[in-house]
Amino acid sequence: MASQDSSEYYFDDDSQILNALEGVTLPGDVEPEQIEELKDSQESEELEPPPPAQPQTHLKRTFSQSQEDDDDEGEGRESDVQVEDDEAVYGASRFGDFGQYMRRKRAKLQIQNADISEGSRLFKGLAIYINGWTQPSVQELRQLIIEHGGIFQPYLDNKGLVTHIITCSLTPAKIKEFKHMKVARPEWLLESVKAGVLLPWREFQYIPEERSESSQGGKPKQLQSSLLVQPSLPVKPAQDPLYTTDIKTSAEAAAIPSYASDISNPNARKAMANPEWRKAHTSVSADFIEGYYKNSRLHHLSTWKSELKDLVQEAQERAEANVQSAAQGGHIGKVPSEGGVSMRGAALVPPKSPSRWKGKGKALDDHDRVIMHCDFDCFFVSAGLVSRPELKGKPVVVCHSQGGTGGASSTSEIASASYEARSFGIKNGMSLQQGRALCPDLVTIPYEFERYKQFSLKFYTVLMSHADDLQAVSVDEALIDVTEVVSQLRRQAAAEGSQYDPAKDYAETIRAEVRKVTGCEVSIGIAHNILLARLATRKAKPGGSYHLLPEDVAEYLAPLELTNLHGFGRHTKQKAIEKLGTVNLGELAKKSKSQLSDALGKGTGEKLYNGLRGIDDQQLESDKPRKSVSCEINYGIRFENNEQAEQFIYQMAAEVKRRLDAIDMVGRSITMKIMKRDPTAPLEPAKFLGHGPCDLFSKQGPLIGPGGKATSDDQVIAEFSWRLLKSFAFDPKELRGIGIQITKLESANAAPNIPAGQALLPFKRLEGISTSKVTGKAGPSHVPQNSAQAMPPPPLPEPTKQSNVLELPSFSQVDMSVFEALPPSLQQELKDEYSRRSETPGAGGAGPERAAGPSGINPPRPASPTKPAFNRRSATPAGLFPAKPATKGINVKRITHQLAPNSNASISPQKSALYALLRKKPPKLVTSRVTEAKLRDLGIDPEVFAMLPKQVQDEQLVRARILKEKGTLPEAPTQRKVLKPKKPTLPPGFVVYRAPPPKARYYNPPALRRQGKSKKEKLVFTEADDVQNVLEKWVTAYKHWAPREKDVEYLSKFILNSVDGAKAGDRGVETAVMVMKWWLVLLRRFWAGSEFVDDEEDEDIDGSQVDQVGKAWWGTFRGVKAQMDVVARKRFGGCISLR
DNA sequence: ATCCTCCCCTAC
DNA sequence: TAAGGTAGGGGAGGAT
Ligand SMILES: Nc1ccn([C@H]2C[C@H](O)[C@@H](COP(=O)(O)OP(=O)(O)OP(=O)(O)O)O2)c(=O)n1
Ligand SMILES: [Mg+2]
Repeated sequence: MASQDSSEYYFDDDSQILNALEGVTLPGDVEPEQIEELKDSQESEELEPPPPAQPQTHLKRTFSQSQEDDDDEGEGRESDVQVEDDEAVYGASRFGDFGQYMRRKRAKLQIQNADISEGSRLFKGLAIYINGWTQPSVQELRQLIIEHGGIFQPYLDNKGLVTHIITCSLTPAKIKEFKHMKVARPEWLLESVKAGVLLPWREFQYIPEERSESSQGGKPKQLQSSLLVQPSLPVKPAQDPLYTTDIKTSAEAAAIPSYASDISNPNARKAMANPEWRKAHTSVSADFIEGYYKNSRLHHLSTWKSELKDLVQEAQERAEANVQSAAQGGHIGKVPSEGGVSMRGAALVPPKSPSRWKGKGKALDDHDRVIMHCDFDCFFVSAGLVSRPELKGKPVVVCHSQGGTGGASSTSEIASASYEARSFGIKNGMSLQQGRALCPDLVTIPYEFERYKQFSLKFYTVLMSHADDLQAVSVDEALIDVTEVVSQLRRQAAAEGSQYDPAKDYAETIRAEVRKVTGCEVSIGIAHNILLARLATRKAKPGGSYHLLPEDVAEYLAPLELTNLHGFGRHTKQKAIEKLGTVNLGELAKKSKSQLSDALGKGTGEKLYNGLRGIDDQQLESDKPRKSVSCEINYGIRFENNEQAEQFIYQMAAEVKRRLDAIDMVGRSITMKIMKRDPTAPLEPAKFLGHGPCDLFSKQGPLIGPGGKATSDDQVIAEFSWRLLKSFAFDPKELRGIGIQITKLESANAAPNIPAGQALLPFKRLEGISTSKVTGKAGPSHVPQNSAQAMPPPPLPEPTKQSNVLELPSFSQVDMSVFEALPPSLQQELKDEYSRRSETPGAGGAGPERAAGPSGINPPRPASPTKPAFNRRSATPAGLFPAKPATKGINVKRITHQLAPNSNASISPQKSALYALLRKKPPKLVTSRVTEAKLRDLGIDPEVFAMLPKQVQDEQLVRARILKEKGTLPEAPTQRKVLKPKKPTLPPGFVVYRAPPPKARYYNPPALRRQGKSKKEKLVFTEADDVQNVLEKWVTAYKHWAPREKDVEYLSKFILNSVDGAKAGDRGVETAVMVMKWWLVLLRRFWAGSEFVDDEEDEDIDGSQVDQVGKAWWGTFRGVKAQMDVVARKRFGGCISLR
């Protein structure tokens, strides 16, 4: 877990690393020997309170603390807490005597803090970050700042929150990084205090002596505009926190002498000076993207996560479908034959019972849940050391730069650092040069992506064999629900009088298994909810397991800080410091829920409020539908002309297409993200071929494929992308990063589903779209029409009008900016269409400023804060083509997802694609392009199939295909019963798994009707009615099978959201009750006999399949009801009766 | 009062 | 040489 994001891109290590560096440098040399095993120290230390003096001699402690406290430390200013944190931080990087030094300092500070209380307001409004070693120490300066009403910023994570930086020296990288910030010497503060007034900081401005290199920081400001918006404005650097401390604009930054330019990387400059080199190593290279992605660790991490989620989902679906493909316990059914880093081709075989509740249905924050957070210790390093045992015990890091002791000035990033390396203060994400500075003897080993993939699959396979449910977190991390197994073990342990913790034993069993198959250590945190399990892992690492019990939560959490909670990073921490005065969890726990909400937002505030109390209702997720697909490269982007940029865009578009096709999706919205070099930044930033400080722009527009449909066509994507990029009119030489994101995704198969009533634009033909493109795919050799480098669009339509049959908006309502963003082919189609209808548009009318803008003349800034003239909405596809086929996102998979949007029960019109289908009794298009013949071939009755909800149809197809494919089609699908895993596949010595024991059975027998409130709004009722419709189809469709867990999960969420007062009103409750009643009725209709059957005793053999299925359904029902009651109890104080 | 869009933020 | 990718949660504020 660890991993903090190091800062946004190269800022993170700041305080920590710099401090560590300072410490090393000043105090003396590092003493590697002192690194011990860090393990033991962990437990007790973390919890140690603030008491000042703790001997910090042991590196271990240092280590663990550093790990935990990590970058943040000096949080709030609570004297005690703060001091302690600082110490911890410093101690982290410490070596020998330095620790002593810090210890003393800490004691001293504590005393000082004690009498600080309220000081002057001299520094009020200032948020100061102290960089590196300073003459008055950091602690002393911090003290001074706080005493005088200023805010001490321990980290530079959120530069937007820092007004000034104080330093005595800066590395080249820092100089560059801070170039836009106000950097002053400590004297500024000291003198101001002396003077009793805040003196002008510029008089104490820090002037760098020299420079060298190192990482840089840069980050862009986000400037964004939607297509609709007029581009005329300059980009105002919105607030890009990171880069500009308090400087909001480049201009402002430029005003500062020393910031006028950033630090540059001489090596990069030299390389870039060579045309041949450029051609071969930057974005202009034909195979740049391929080579880049092949070596990008972050790309691999993202890709693997996505693939793992798919594998897990697939495996679970298979389990649910009862198709136990020759699987014995969980294992990788297939491993990609050819090596490769992709997980594709592999398959995880779930061992558990298909009917398993997977724990998902457990009551919220139910203390009965047993969640384990499993995470490899320094994964990349551990994997690499398996074949390099001689390096174990040494400070090792994984990074691209491999030259023995070289890399003194390497900007290569350290992906993972061994625990020995961490004891030197080295962290994941740090540059090798920084690491080398901290530890000259650092050993570097190369990436071995394929090995990581293999280990990960083995790891997941082991987990799958033990988990009731599993959520893939990353290549080396996963969350598993082992509630059922552990419950069994507990019963067994209780019977045997064992005093061991079954959960921990089980975790150790899992650890041993992973160790056996990978040779690597996995640490496991155990708790009754996800939040706590993650926290427990901190203490479990390295190489251990830890069960955080409910009774120990308060004590465990109190000494930790905000960023230790998953989901709360540096920016949130900064807000906490400013608005709450502390980031210490113990202190934050004293704040009211409203205080937290006011400071961090309602949702975040409540999440924190509960989290501070160890409460977390988050359920494991393993089947969420994808919402976006993107491709972005912000490294090595160096163009010389528009042709190269366009060529690149086309290659990226092809990549996007591959990704969309891989998941069989198409989209109807596209967003371009552009990073443009900050005018004041050097051409070549500190980081080799990095993007350096940039201004960030984004522009979104509709993605319209042939026929006006959603698409994945690379030509179309490229055309829209290029158009979008051109609209910015940026000098191609200034581009440093490009991203293409596709949203409003739909299943490619479902695409054809066009609600009957909806009319499509009578585009003449689709191919028109790609027409302009000359080249096939790789490169657009040509620009469509206006190839003018600069920018924009071309023609304005001038139609004529006419009545329209379709739902085309009157031309005058067409947003010209949108129009211009369309590919020429589409523009023509539209024009023709309007022309056909002879509607005369209000010409320029609609777009006030629009008309002029286009010529692309003005390069400066197109994107800027929007323009009033056009509202974004109009820009959207909907605005332009209101009648667009409402192919709503029918993400085929989840029923409930559709039903349970964010908020309440009501379904918004836009999300009602599913409704549209359902309402129209007979769904127009039977599913995706599945022909009737195909259906029959799969043993499905087309007629019946057509009546099913889309999701159900898909499910049926999946099952049918699997059955057919596996041949395991014992009997007709209808005969499948809920299978139990062969026998429980528990580890030896463990008890077999049984069907999920029914939770309490609160409800009474039948008798529908009656309940709290009565429906109030007809509308709501109607909606609920639709939900009921779906429900009936669902139950009916699965009457021979146990319900799919995913569906259950969605339904469950729908119900819970409806009941949750925060999200839904009373009508939500009403809806929930109605749906549950209906479900009850349906279950009784099919399985009245098994409603009260107790599932306690295991039945290895399915006595009667029907019974098994019925039991599964009833168990599911009870599970959802239980969850519903938990929420209801919280909100109303009691359960909800369905009678 | 919602919903929806456009971001920021976080994580690995 | 180095390979700073990506997806989803949630908040602010406008549209409905
Ligand atoms: N900034 C980062 C963070 C992580 N990773 C990669 C390398 C890590 O090995 C892997 C897993 O990340 P973790 O956060 O789990 O870190 P480790 O596994 O290295 O260490 P640990 O989990 O023991 O803290 O992801 C990376 O490339 N860059
Ligand atoms: Mg790890």
